[in-house]
Amino acid sequence: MGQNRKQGYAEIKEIILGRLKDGTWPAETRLPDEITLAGSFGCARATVNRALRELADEGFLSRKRKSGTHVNRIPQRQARFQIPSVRDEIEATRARYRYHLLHREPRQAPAWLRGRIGLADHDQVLHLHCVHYADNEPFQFEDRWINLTAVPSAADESFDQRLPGEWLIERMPYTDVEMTFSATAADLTQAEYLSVNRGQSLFVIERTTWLKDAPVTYARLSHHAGYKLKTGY
Amino acid sequence: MGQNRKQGYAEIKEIILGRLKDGTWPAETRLPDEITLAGSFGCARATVNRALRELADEGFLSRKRKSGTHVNRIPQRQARFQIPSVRDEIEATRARYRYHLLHREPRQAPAWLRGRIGLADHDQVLHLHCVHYADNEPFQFEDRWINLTAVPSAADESFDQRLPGEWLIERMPYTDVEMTFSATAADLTQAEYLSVNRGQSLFVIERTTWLKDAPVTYARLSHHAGYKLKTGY
DNA sequence: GAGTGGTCTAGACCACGGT
DNA sequence: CCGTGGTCTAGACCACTCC
Repeated sequence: MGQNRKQGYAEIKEIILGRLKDGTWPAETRLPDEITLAGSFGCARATVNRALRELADEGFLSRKRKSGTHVNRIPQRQARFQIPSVRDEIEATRARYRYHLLHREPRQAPAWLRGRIGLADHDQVLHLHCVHYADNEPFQFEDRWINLTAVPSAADESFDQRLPGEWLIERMPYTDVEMTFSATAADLTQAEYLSVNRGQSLFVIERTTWLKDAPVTYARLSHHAGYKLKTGY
Repeated sequence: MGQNRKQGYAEIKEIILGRLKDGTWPAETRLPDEITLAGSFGCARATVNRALRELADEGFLSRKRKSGTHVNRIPQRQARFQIPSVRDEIEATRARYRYHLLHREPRQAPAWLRGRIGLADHDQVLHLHCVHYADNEPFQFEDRWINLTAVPSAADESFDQRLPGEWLIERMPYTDVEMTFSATAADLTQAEYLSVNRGQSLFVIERTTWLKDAPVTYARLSHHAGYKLKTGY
């Protein structure tokens, strides 16, 4: 059974994936245990272990002690996206990046926001509107709310130069993030700042972060239709 | 420097993440090398290696031979989604699921599709339109193209009961997938089948799959605005 | 050339979970 | 109980890449 010597974990992953794709090991199959596989691949158990562990992380296999490694009926399809910062995203296209702060107002948190991210009634927030331009074309409209109870120093920052996203990430650790993607029809504010007509289709990313259950910030990032997010698998 | 004994890789990850978040190791910092860290954590180098490797995979660190391990300026933001089948997604809301096939036509692949997924000029494809309903409200409009060269048996399947997505995944489980998310204005077809007005905002998922570089299928899944894809971190 | 991460090994012990 | 994966170790060699 000994095959070619010197298989690395990456090659072993490829070999196993090949057997999944060509039907050698159809769904529900129980794979040989790690020691057996190590023998047939001519490598150490740890090497097989890493290959199988990564394939399981990627959703192709399920592993359980004692019952072994099984081929998933439907490979778990997890789409993985890299979300770059706007600035990087724009500069990556060789376009010139420009940022403009349009609105900055400390205020009581509105009820919808309190409910959405879990603020107390008395919490003060800082509300910002900004636009990110690529070659002077509006690229993203950012509607951001920062919880001043969690980040009091934001009250002293003008944000007329610093991007709120980058400023926050530099000083505020976070423990949890939630993002949602959706489509929406442009409201008056979005239409004005993105130079589109009201009602036009926009792509929206919403991002909320918390630090140990304390909400830090909620941002709503709107893009022209035509903006596409693509998986980086 | 020896700290508590018996640190596992998961604990080490937590400790290091803690130092990133509390500012002990700010952005751009070069971390001690693996051997030094192993000494201070009281564990083997392989254990530190795994912790650092995973933190780099998750976007917090960058590692390069010789130059060492550095703290990323902005942690790579990654969004991870599980993409459920429409049927599961609808049934999970306790709504009644219904499927309807509207159009089924074998034909030459149009040029835009050939270019998009890489088909030869002579390849035949099967073109399908279907709608997925939740409690009799149209939920998703599916515009799908199946490469009959890669999946000849699709020509013999009527798809009036079987969902194309599920049928395909049963037969061709381990494909490579690319997905994109975007917003669009409803065209006439989408508007009609989703019962919205032309021009209304829709959320679109495009999904292309290949099996060993051979294109298998391209699907364009449109949803009402209001549909949201949500992720954890 | 030399420092650093990338990987592999052979062996060990542990933890979970069927039987 | 006991088979299986989960993890750890100590050591080794290799492959980049900066100097």
